[in-house]
Amino acid sequence: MKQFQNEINSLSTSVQAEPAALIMDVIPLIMSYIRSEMRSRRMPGLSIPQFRSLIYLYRHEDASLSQVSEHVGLKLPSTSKMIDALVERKLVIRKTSATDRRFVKLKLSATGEAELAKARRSTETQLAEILSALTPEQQDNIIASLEELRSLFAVKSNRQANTEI
Amino acid sequence: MKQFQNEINSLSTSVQAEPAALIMDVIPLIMSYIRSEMRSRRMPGLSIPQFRSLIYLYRHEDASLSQVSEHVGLKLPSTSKMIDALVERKLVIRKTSATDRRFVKLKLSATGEAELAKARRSTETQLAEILSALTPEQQDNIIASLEELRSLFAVKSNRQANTEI
DNA sequence: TATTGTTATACTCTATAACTATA
DNA sequence: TATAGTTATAGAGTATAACAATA
Repeated sequence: MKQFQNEINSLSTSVQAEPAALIMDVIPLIMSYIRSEMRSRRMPGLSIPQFRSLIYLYRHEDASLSQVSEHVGLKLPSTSKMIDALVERKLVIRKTSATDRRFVKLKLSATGEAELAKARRSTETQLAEILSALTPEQQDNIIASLEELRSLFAVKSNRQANTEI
Repeated sequence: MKQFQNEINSLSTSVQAEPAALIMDVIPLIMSYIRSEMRSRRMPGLSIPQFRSLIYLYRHEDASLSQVSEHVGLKLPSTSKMIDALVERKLVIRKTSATDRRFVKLKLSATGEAELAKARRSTETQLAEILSALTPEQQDNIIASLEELRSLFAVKSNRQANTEI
């Protein structure tokens, strides 16, 4: 029983040396912040997959629905409905491909680009304000760490369909 | 228009120097991994708030429903239903407080503790395997970064109700 | 009256299955 | 036949409002 106790002792949510437990603890916390920011100040009524779709379409004009689906990690029907909402909201333009009429071509509307830019400014301002409590060295550390984590988990998440956010 | 372009140029999801944009990019990615791991190998049918509740109850025996609600960031009715499921699943024991019968006293069952320990081993194994691609220095960097981020966002998320994961 | 928690109800997001249109 | 996408339907998870029980 003593052994068992030791085994689960590092479940502590306040003092952790294990990167794994730390990740399980901190990532949800930050995710929580991102989501609530998104929902309130930023782009009310926009889900995180929708926000990520906009960003993706900013970088990939005329992407297909399947490409967006792949990127945000939703199944095709869910992606279709999600994009529906963006089209209705005039943030995204959906056309049928001329060369292969089975494909959909998606791109940001002018409004979509503007909203996205606004959202980005707002996001960055909020997050930057929070991060300003750190020294430049700490911030550089965080940037390096996140870059490393991204390279690791980008690979992982390609292996299976993911709900992303 | 050139100015506008510059303004949103750092939306790039592949090369970012801004911590804020990086956070928006990487945290959802890792979150995606955590969630899909949770859903598949680990504790099938257990939501992340449920998992976090178990961890919280491991550290805070006889916590009230409100305390759990506060910790996981769900509203009280949602928390009530979520705990319902854990009680039905025999992972959590729910009693009425003897001293103030309005309060609920929640704690892990023996099964709950065992499942949690198992889940933790599984989680740590998977994450540790991923992180093993990094040098010890990089890992230390990540630990330090996450600790810093936690202290920042722990404060933030106390200011408002959060959905956490 | 104030506080703790539950019940009733509705909404959002997601998935699977079945379908349509196009190649 | 195979592929891209949509529609139909259902389930999970959450919120708000109204309520019950206790202090």
